[in-house]
Amino acid sequence: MRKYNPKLIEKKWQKYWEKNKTFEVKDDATKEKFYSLIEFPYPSGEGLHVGHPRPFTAMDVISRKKRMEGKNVLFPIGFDSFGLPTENYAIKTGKPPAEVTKKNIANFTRQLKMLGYSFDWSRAIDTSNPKYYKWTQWLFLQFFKHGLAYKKNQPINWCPKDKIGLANEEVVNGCCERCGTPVEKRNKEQWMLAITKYADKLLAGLKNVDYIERARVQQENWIGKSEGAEIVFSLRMIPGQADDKHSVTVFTTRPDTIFGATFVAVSAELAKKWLEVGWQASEEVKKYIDNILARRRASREEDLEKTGIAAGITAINPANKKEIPVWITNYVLGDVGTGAIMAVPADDDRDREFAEKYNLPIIANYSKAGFEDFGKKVIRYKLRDWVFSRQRYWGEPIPLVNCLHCGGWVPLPENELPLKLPKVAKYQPTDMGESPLATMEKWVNTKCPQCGGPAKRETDTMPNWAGSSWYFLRYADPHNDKQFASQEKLKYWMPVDWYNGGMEHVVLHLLYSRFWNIFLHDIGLVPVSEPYAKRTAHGLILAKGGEKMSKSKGNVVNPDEVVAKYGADTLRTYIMFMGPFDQAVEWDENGLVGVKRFLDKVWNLQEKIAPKIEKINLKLQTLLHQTIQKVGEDIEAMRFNTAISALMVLVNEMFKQEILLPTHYSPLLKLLSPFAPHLAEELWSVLGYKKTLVFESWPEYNLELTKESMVTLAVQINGKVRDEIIVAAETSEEEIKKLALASEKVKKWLEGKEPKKIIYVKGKLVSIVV
RNA sequence: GCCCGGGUGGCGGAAUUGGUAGACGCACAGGACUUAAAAUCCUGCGGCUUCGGCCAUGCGGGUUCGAUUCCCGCCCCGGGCACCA
Repeated sequence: MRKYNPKLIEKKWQKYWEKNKTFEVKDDATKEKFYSLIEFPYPSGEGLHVGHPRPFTAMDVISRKKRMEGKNVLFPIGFDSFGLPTENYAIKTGKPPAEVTKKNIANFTRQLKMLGYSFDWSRAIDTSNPKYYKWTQWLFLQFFKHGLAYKKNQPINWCPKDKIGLANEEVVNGCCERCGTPVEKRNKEQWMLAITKYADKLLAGLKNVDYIERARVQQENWIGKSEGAEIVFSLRMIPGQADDKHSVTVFTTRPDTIFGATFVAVSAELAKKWLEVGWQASEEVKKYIDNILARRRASREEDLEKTGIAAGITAINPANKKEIPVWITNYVLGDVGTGAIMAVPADDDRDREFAEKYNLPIIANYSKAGFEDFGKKVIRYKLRDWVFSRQRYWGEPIPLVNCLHCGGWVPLPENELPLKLPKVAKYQPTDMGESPLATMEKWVNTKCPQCGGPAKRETDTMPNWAGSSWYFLRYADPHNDKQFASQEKLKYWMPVDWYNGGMEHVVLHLLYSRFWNIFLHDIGLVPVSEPYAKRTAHGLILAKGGEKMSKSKGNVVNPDEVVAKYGADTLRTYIMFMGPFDQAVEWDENGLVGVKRFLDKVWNLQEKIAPKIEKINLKLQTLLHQTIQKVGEDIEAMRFNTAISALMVLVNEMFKQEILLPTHYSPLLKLLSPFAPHLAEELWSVLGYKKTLVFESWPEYNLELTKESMVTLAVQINGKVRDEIIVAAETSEEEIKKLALASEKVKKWLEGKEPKKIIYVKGKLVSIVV
């Protein structure tokens, strides 16, 4: 027997799979499909680190099991290759992003193949490839044609370091999510996608899918639906004098507190609008308003100290007709609700804090008022429309031209797609904050596809979210150059049956891609409304010490080194064994040793195989059936760590045997194959099989055979374990109670006292109460 | 502040319709094999103990024959949201 040599056998089986196209999947309508999906990686220059294989291996394990269960499994891979790091690298070095990306993808591909994943490489996609982004552009035009893409001049978050407009989602605590620089506000014409029109569908759709609880809750919070009433308060510009001309609308979720409203609080933004339409406020008030607005423009971090100023006007509470003051405050925000509230200090902590500071009355007075009694019922969402343009080079060009003659934006016809990214000399955005495309006059100045007259191209590009918003559709039909994907193929493959990814993507990527899919479903281009039937999420792999792995901290572990030292199967199995899949774990190289020893044992077991044996080992048979049951159930529940520990228990038991039946060894290899596929294939061939193990049937267990013939029962007295008895499984309750009472230890503890009660829990214990 | 997770040996972690706490693995200790070492194999491994037991799953109570598990009140760690009216 040779020694277990991962280097040799892993290369061998990877070649075999590639040559035999083992994992290339056909659209076979006679077979039940299973679509398992990972979040496709961004091909960074650093290559894979050991965090990547966690979700990949998990879904590979599931995909391999499904194949053995006879499913037609689509397990695709691709690269989300538009993105800032490559562009920043281009700015620094002048190297074209397309070239750098090509190199990085080659490196990622090598590493992923080295790990033995059962991806269908024939379907690999790359979002920055014009053949792919042709359809990203085409899909964007569908939004445009349906009025869901529009341009809007609005203050945007601006990162002065990256020189890029950021979506609200990319701003963390007032700073750029990528580089940490404090974000400024700037006015820019931006392409927007009207995701708010889909707020209700995005919310309702969550009821029909099986998402990990945390993901569902985070999506719901982000959409942020709240039911409330809009109530009109008429204003008196001169207190005490009714004029019936002016009013303010407030939003409240608690109209029943209206009798306790003692002032109206207005945001600086709304007050500014009043000034613009002729409100004559005092200089002091104007100064206050400008001051608040300036602070908000500078930073998203708001003052936590509440301030305000009496506006010098009053409002009439429609419930009790009382005249109450209007205050302009910093704690009411212009972009929330109507930008004005009725303040009820008796009920609301913030209103109370403000009222106490400025000595405003606090009145507790609740009514049975409903939403419609003093106003009209409205439903509000926190969700905002999606800023869909970036003033950058490395993204999909937006396929629109501006034509004065035609009166605005004209989409490119399909035969002019893809609109390719032109080569530019410099990748740096202009000082005006425009994409470098804006400097390409020849490219910018074009003909209007509608009227043939002179027109200018849009120079913004799409955000990095664009390509990943529909990639799961492309996998169904990746080489189609007539459509983004054919209806027939989408019908067969969609929805994704199981999508696993990081918690960091459960809000934005998931929401955006669901939005695209629901929209495409609405216009008849996609057969299902919800793209993902099931969504799970993995925990991060942290560096030793609990920190995130990052290049700057120099604590990144490269899988190349681990594979060179231990082999891919050990790395895969160890990553699955480390800890609970949905929790963060620290990388610890020591743990690899134990898994390598385990795989060595499996390898060495082949020495014990004896085809002819007289007596069946019943104990081992029972353990085998228990293991088959546990491993199967654990994989389905992503409890990979306990699945592997069950396999270790089985292998340890087999190791104690003098001889081993092939009928026991081969199911072990099948159970192990999703985790350590190369080793399993090799040993499978040692057993004399000529074909791959990949499509062999997943072992089944017999429930009767999982039951042990003898069981050990604990005997408790007043809840404390005092003895154990071993009985045949079929022993009657009465007999067991007798046996328990007959125990010497029990007699000693009873000291002659009569038991009050005897509780028997089948297969577990006997509890005697005295 | 609100919403999710989580807290168990030296370490990673098992155990859930309440039923023998510490599976499996690492590290460590002793032994076998070896001239020796590595590798491998065997044994031990929560703490205390007068060797009868006692104490232990973040802390304090409660329910129960029995609580890591359920209830009440707290503390700490991780993540998300946040003057959202």
